[in-house]
Amino acid sequence: MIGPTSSERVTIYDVARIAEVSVATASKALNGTGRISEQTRDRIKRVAQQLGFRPNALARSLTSKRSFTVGLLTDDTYGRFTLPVMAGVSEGLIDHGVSVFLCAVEGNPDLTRIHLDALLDKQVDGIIATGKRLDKPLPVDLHNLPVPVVYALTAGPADAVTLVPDDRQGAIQAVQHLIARQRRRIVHVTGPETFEVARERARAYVDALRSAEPAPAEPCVLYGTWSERWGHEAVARLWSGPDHPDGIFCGNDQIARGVIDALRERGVRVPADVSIVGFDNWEIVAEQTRPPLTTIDMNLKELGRQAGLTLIRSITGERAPGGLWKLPCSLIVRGS
Amino acid sequence: MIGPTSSERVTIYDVARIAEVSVATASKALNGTGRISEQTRDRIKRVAQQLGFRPNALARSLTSKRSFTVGLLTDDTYGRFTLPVMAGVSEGLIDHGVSVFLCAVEGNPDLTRIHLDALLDKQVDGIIATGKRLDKPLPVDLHNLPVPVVYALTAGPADAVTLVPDDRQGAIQAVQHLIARQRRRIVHVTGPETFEVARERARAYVDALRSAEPAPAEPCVLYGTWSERWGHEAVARLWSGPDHPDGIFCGNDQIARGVIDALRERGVRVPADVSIVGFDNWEIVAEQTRPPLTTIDMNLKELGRQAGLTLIRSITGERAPGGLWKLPCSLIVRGS
DNA sequence: CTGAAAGCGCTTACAG
DNA sequence: CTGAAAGCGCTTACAG
Repeated sequence: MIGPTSSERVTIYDVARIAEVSVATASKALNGTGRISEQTRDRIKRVAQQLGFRPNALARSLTSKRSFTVGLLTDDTYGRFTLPVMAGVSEGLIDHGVSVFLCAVEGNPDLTRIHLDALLDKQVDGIIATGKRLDKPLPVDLHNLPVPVVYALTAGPADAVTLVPDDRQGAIQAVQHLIARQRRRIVHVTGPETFEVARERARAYVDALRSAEPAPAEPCVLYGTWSERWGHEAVARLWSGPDHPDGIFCGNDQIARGVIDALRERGVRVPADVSIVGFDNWEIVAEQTRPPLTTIDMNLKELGRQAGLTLIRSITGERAPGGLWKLPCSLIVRGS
Repeated sequence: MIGPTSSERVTIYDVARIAEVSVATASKALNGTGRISEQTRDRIKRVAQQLGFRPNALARSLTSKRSFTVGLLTDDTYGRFTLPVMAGVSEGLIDHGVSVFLCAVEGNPDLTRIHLDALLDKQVDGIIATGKRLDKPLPVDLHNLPVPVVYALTAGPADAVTLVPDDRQGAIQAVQHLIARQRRRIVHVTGPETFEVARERARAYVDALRSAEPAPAEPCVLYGTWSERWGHEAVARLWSGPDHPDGIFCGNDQIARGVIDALRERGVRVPADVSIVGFDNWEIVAEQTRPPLTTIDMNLKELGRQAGLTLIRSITGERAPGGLWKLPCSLIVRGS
């Protein structure tokens, strides 16, 4: 048996020649299309196998009009939220043979434009736009692109699919957990009121308290920053008066971390005197607090996977309904 | 003036037809190759511009044998180290028109194989392998690939280029900073001895102390885990005896965080009584300690950028010397 | 300076 | 069941 003509990559011509068929037949056999006798099909497959033939995806894309690549545009250079999303996207897509181009655009419009053009030139089948804030869109217009776009954790137009964690459901779970632990004076310490997620979680917190029985103490929301420092400060403020809370729902894990540390410094016991629930399940923080932090997980990896699969569906022509899809959060019970 | 034939993407045929030249001429004009009269060149460019012509990168790649894509294989699913590297790679490469495929392989050999095959099928021009540990290679053999490979933060073969932070230089800088602050009893609290970086930084610490004048107290290295908890524990151990250190160089920022917290709980003042230097400049940790942490930055983004540029050079045929390239770390002085 | 033709590696009607 | 031919969108010798 003779080998391929050159020492270069083996092409379908090599396979066809050695299997003594035409390239058309080889192509069909390898792709399982057309009617081919089982015998020739097997022979062709065997030859391909032996030669280590791997089809050139570029050539294939040129005719098939599908590149099996998608672009992932992200805002979040720090990556705390984006990375799990990316991992999920990649994981969900690789099974379908699609690879993802990563574009970190850092909120720079020119850079975003450059990346977007590069993606389009490379004929991506679709684009996933993701960011760290739902209320801040990416600095580029993704409307009227020749390919479908799915949004995750960032603002998209009304007619597109936008995947976000269900902040409301997550917050309600957190509050209900505190109530189930017999907490009656539950306050909410969170980030800046300018963040839509902060307001959304706060609203859910208020509603959850209002609908609880027997009625707990009046809701109390403290807006601040997403930092440990603010957690400390909030505790100082809350403990300056006579009435202390017995449950604190924090807007993120860093705030919760600050709250827990400040409480310990005051000799307040967690969870004996005060129960704490965070938000994010950022393991590096949540597992290191003393006690470890009970918190809400946004299931971002799953969100990424769903974003990928949704995009695939759009690409293959299924018209998705569009709109905001809220994916459930989970309560992770630890020691606080 | 007539528009393109169909409503589909405009091709070079549309440009040629409307500019009334052949596609060969159009191609040359647009790419600045061959001899073309300035006049026709301008006309062609104008037409291309007007039609919004963007060359199909796939078709171009098919002839040019360069896809202007590279693959980034990473081990580090958590992304604390990988993300800055990725951002750097992407940033350094987009200027050269190359896009990067992200493959999160999570130490799974089968998954890695699948990703690698997908990359090769898509004709990537090169591959960057990156991970979280220099002493743990990726679970796949990247030898004898048809494309060049550059390693960053992960173990590569001797003849390949491997980019790593200069741990030794970073550690020495940390120790010298403590010495310059008049610290004489400097200990090193770090991660597991099984980590090569832990041993490397420890060796550098010892050497830096030994070569200092006047001679400081004997070196003392405490191996443990990369956690806050261990920082606490180490302080408990160090303060159980009579002789307390006045400087602590920590193997990472989390340990430093634990050390600082434990010190505060004991009423030991930082930096008045003890100076602390961390390692990583993980801002989310380093900026939240009280006082903010002085630490070593590994310049991972720059490392990523260099990895990208090095790969480009290999792709374009420059034979790089190969071996371990150590990129300098920087001391970030904050309040500790 | 410009263009006709072949080719990159594959797929897909269309014949036979 | 199998193959010759055209085509995907571009580039590149080679003629003229």
